[in-house]
Amino acid sequence: MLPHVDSTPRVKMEDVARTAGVSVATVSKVVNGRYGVAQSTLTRVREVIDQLGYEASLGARSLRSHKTNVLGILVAEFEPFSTELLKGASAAVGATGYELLAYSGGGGGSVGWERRYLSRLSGTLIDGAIIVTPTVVEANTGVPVVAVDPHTGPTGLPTVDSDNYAGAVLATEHLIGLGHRRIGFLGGRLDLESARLREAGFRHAMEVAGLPVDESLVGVGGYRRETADAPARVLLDRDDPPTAVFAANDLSAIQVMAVAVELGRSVPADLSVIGFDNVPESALASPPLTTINQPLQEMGAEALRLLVDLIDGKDRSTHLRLPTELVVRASCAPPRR
Amino acid sequence: MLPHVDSTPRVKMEDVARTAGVSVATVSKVVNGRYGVAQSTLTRVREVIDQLGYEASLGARSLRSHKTNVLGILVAEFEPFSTELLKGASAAVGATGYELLAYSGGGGGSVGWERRYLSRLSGTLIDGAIIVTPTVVEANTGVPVVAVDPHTGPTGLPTVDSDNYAGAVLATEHLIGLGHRRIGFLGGRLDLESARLREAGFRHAMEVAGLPVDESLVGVGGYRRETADAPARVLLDRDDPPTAVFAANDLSAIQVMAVAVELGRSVPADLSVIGFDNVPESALASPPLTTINQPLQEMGAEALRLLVDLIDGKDRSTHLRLPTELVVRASCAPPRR
DNA sequence: AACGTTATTGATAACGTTATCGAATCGTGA
DNA sequence: TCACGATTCGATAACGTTATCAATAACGTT
Repeated sequence: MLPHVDSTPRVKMEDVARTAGVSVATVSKVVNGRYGVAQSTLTRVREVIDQLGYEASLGARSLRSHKTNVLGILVAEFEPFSTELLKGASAAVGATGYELLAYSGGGGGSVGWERRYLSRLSGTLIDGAIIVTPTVVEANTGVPVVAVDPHTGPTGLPTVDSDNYAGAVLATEHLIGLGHRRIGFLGGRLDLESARLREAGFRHAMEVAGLPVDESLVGVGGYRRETADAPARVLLDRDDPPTAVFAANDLSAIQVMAVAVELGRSVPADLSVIGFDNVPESALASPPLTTINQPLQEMGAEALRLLVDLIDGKDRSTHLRLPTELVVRASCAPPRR
Repeated sequence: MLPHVDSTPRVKMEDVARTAGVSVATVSKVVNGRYGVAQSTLTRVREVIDQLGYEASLGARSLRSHKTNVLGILVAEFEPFSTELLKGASAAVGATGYELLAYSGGGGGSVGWERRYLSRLSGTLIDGAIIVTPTVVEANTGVPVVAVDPHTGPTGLPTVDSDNYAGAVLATEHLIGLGHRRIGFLGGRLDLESARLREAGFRHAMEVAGLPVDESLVGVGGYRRETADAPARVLLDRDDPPTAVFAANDLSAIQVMAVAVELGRSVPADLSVIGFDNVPESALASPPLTTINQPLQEMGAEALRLLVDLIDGKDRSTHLRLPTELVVRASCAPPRR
């Protein structure tokens, strides 16, 4: 296997030891800064390490020591949502002395991926993990774990999320305030708590405004463009389409706009669309998407800080809920009279 | 260490073996689908694996087998540029059967990080790597490596980049076309090839237009907001400021706009600003930033495909250069008369 | 000079997995 | 009944590192 690679076969601790004329045990002590090495050998070994460019194998090290100084952030897939969290976590990790490893399986995304990934990496490789939008939250893993935007809400694992309910109310009120009365809703992934809360917020705001919810205008978008396409068509391609659609996340909102254009409708003149998340892509859409901001980078940073505190054994609040807010761009307007 | 965690201590292969009444060797065979295990034991072991939720430790496995089915993407830091590449690589990895691991050190970002990270992960843990904006490109690593936007251009390692020179010409011509004659340039990181090319493109376009380059209007922004702040002030806080600034990447362009506003100047009325990269953040800036698009996600996807082909020993073109294009938003206007 | 202390060092056994290879079992044909 | 190949299985040795602990050297004390 790999027959062609130019093989300088990795300099290992043994090489350093031989060159410096000491044992591997001593090299290990130098590398880990442990007590009990003479000043002279210390500098000599250090020189050899620099010269040979030695770096300890993460795999081997962690297999033995079970302390790696590496934190994992586990995602089903690197889409906009999780990469925003990743940026936030990355910014926060700098101060901590840990390193950050982001892991994603081959996009399979089947239920239970988080337990598989966790099992695969914990115990070896990572000292703790952040899991993003997990569907199964189990407590008994070998290492501390923080969940972001999980399935089951604040039970079980320490959790960071945002106020999905209030945000959904905000979005719906914005549409109602513009004069819309016939409003469609394109929901998220059924198994996620956030999707449930956003729908609940939508229904609550409608009820408060005295508007009936037409159940034929409620679809399931699944948070992804591919999965949102069909239900978006169902919603729009009918005799009495809604004048506005609240999509449960930005990606499906963007897809709703694409479908609308394809059906000859113009946004926002013929149809208002509002999203949720405020991922950077939402500003790139045309027209730029009005949406609800979740402070994703902040959430990532907070999750990382929480994780580090847990590892250090610090006692602290184990559930964080960050506020959402309305971001007005150009995809919503009053309905045609 | 980690005294408080609820320890269900990781189910290992030995546990599966004991429960199923076989040896660890047999379990290993089942896990890896190797020939030589009876149908009955096969199903029995599989059941136990499911039941116990066993997943092989990545660290241990790769230590021994040197084939992990995991690809690494190594970045100094998860900032917008590298996360866009990450999205592209992630989208492309789905089809390949590999998994993707993104790794970043603690933001230290010193020169030579790429060799350190690579040494740490290769040989164990990953079968190949994409390194993003490396400063040192060395060929002799244990595993195939693809560089994206590297220091030294197309020498040494297989490389994916975009046409930085042509893009810079485009940007400069856009400003000139609007009527600007006094144009400032805020360069990138001196050690990166892309920065050199962008400056060269700028100078070329100026020369073609017959415009002299005022060297006091050329600064070094370093590609980051923090490092761009001071030189941006030098550029703008003077008696004869430029009417337009071409910043060598979006982040420093955004910082230029921030500084301008702080100095009481309005963009684009008093100052036009153009960036480079078209990271999603550029559309979120106010005003939305006119910039040069690099197809970052495509570049990530291409880099990943190239890497996989290299691992599989396929012969193919080892250098890819993708086109850049102008994206007009709202940060540029004709100069005040 | 004999001793105890303290500083250095290196063998050696793990860690959880896979690769190799010999042993045990089972059929089958002569 | 015996021999022999095919099938199935499990001991055992790696992989590169760290933790433990015994061995040695160096030194000061009485």
